[in-house]
Amino acid sequence: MRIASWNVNSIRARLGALTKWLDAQQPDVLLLQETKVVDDDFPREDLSRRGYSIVFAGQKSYNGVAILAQHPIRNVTIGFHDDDPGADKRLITATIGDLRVSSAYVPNGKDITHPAFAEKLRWLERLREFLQAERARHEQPVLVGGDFNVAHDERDVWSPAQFAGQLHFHPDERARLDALIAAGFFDSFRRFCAEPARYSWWDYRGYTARGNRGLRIDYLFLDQSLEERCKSAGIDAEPRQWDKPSDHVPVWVTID
DNA sequence: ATGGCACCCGGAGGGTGA
Repeated sequence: MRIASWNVNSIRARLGALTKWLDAQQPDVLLLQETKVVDDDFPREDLSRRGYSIVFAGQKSYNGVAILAQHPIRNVTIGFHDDDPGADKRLITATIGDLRVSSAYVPNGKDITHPAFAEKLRWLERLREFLQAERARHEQPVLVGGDFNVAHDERDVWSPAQFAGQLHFHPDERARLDALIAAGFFDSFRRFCAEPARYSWWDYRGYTARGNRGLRIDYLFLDQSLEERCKSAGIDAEPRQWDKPSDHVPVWVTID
């Protein structure tokens, strides 16, 4: 089973790139973030005719998450268990096969001095609590993929000196990823690759002129019980070179 | 040193992203 996660930065603007990538890669499961579309306008036909079942939770203009699968999707949960009705659509969870999978879009935090930064930290804590609760509620091992908007260590930022203490690399954010790992979820990519400069996001501004100035902020964290079944993981940087690209690329994992 | 692009909505240009 191959599972991927991709922040597409608008599913409508990215429909060409998304379907091109799906046709080439045909993952069993794809977790999407930043669909930026209300549910009534979600382009379900373009995906369902490729054999994918789809569940999604969207809102106008911002955020929005989805799960595509070539297998039946059951027990869908939107958001956290204690969300307010008007909460941002940043999380969707479902059971596929013998896995409990979540697609997560972590708030970016705007700036470390902005109130949104504290909300980002709180959201990351709530995500960990949610995943632990899901682990207790369901018999299936839990997997979460998404745009975490946090680079975990020095290998994951193009300039550790420039990013030190800044948004996306602040110690308080990195500590939230440490807490997720301490709770028993491992960074699947790092199980197979220790190299620096393997990024999942590059800024639109000056992309071609800048060289490989990116961040690794997209992850697939797997319950530790999946360690032996997890056979490979990677980042597919190619779609960043396509026309009209997302600023993020797909990250993926295979599980026996 | 700074900002640089892309997307949203709405029908101009400001908000947001990372």
